[in-house]
Amino acid sequence: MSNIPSRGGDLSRLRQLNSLSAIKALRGNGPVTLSALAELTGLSRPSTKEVVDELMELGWVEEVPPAPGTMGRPARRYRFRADGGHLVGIDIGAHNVRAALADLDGNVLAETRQAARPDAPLGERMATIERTVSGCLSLSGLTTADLWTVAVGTTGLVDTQGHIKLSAAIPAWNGLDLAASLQEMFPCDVLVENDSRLAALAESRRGVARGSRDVVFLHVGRRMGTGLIIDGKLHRGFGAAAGEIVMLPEAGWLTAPEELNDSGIVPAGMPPEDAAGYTLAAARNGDPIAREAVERYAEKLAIGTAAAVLLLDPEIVVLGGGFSRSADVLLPPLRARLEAVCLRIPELRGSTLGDECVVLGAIDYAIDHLDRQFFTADEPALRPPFPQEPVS
Amino acid sequence: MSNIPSRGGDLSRLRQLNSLSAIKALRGNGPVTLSALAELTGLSRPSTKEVVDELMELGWVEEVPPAPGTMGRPARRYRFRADGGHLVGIDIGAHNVRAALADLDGNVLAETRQAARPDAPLGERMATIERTVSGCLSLSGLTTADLWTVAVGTTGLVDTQGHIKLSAAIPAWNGLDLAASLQEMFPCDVLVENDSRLAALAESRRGVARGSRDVVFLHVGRRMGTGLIIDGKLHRGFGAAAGEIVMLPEAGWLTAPEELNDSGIVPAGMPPEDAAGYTLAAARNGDPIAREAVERYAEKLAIGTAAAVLLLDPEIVVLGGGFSRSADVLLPPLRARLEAVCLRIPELRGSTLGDECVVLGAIDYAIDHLDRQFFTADEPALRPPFPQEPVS
DNA sequence: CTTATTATTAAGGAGTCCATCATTAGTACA
DNA sequence: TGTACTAATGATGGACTCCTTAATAATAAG
Repeated sequence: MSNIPSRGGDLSRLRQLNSLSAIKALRGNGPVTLSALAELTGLSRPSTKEVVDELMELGWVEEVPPAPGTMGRPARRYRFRADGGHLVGIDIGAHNVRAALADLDGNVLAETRQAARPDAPLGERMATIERTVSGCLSLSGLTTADLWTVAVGTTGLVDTQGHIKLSAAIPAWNGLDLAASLQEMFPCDVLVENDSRLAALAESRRGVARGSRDVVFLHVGRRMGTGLIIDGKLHRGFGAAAGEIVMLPEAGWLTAPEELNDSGIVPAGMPPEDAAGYTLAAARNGDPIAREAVERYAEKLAIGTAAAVLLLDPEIVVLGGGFSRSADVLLPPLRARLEAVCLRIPELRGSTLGDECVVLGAIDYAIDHLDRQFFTADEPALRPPFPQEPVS
Repeated sequence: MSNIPSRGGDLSRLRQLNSLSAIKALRGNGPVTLSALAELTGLSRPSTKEVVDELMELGWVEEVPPAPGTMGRPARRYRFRADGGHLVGIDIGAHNVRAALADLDGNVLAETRQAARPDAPLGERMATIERTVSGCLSLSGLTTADLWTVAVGTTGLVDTQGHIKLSAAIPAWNGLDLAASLQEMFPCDVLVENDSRLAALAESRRGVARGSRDVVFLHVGRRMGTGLIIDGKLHRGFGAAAGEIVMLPEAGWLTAPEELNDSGIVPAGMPPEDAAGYTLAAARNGDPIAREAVERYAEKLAIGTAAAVLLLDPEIVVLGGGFSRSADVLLPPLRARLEAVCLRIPELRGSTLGDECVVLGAIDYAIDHLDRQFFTADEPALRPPFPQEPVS
């Protein structure tokens, strides 16, 4: 019954529903003929026509030239106007700020990255963010006025309101109302989330976990975190603190990276951010000491992972973050330990999205937000479309 | 967008939606006047009337005498015919088999319980089940033909198909296709689930966790288990193995009850099933040795609980199962340990449903099943109502 | 140039919902 | 007892959305 709206519907409601399913079909399938759309939505051709006409008038849909070379009268083709609005995803890490500009279909149009000092004061960091985003926008000749939503992923504990309760990696973040600060910068919806959770979302939408409804994402790198996709949705928890298994003392995740950093074979003078990678590479090449270090690391990793797998029984576990490049080295020992404990072993895969994981997740998060707004059940039939470009 | 059906709708679809929201309102609010129903569903009076007439014709709804003593013309009142079908919930434990008969609103009409030997052979156990249920039915003068759904909760690992993969407590269960066996006994839908999960469902629907969307239920007693309610729904996991945190070696849940059973103060000769209760009672009365045993128990309990809380950030954690009668003794040490580890402490409460927890959860599970069937999106507009009693 | 194929357009019909108004059944009070 | 008041009921007409069917238009193939 939960799928049934508690309030009954009007005739116009029916049209809204049909318009939305048409939009959904158009977004998912590229340019589409009217007949195909009718097939997809289950409506009759005349009704489909009427719906599409309305959507075109609103600016949501546009016509594209018919595909030549077919038998019979060529069918008119329509497509969703993904370029009618824009979304920005931002990944604010301790050492880097990344931004990506996307259209309403989530296609990335431009990307920028800028280094940052972890201990930079707040003003400097905000300026870095602003530069990164505006660089991204200028690549496509846009301004912040063209943005519909900005979604941000950052390290630390972000509450439901976008306050940062705690951030070990970025001192200036502690206690900041990041959502409010960014709101001053961008005149559109601003969403703030934990970076691991957004990475999980990206993997479940366009990464190795695509199609899986229950996903556990392990963010392994210099910092550790997890993100959970449950029943196809990002799980935030009541206080937006879900996925913080890193705090479980018995798993030892807080100190786990040290096993790789201080494995004893890392050459002196190597920058600390490369140490773990060195150990992992050595393990791949068969160095016995490195292998032992990896084993110890995997053992700790396995405890928290086993807790997540036993509790949630996900379809797939995705290994992401900085160390995911070494998934070939990490996954076998991790799998071995899970097999000893878990009742059903989920699929174990390394991330394929790499460093862009969080930005992409932020974009997907913004798209989810957009989708929720498409039809908010109470007031606006269809969200006002393109205020900046009046239709004839 | 996930809330929007991908297939567009018909006029009849709109009527279906409205019928369903009417049923939903009628089920939730007891006898209701037409005006009130119109208010609840958001439909106009004439439309509401038409919907209700249709539902009455189908047999879903009936009229009740108007409430006297009001100003103006007395309004006709309608109510959902909860007695039009019946559900049975069964709790198959190692030592007991419980059954409860409920109407379509989940009101319990009759209840039975029968002792069982844990190591009884399969035939004997199935006979016990049959007797328990038929006793329950005869109390209300019904037969299995009146049943719409039978939902069963039992100890052990139940897969998505209703096979029992593993059951330590009931040897005869191992490898059994319980759903198929029960299907021979009952000519209706049969659902099989893990008992802890059903208990969790009951707590979230009619227990202390009512209204919470994210719940962690701890089944503590001679056996341990957990059930998760996530986003208001029972979380089963991809292979229906969710909630088995008991298998995590680091938490020591498998051996945790021994701390209470072998606390050193239990009088010799006391039956093993009363030992833990004795220790808990002694701790409540201040016995220092018992308190230490409870502390050790709580410490183990806290590890697995912390894992669940950190991962899921639930609104509330419910302590259920046999030891929940001693929640006053168990919760304080558990809370103390969670506070040391968790970022946000959820509400901690003891169960109030007691021994009936699993049966009630089974009934709620059957109701969920019914609700899913009310409108299955493809074929049947409204599920055929009361085949056994033809309407004029 | 004709035929086959496919898409488009238009007209008629059915179902659902809403707003409005006269009618009805009860209570309250003189 | 009889009248005024109150609130629900029932019926009518209009508006909207969708469907089916049939006629029309545009292109490729022969």
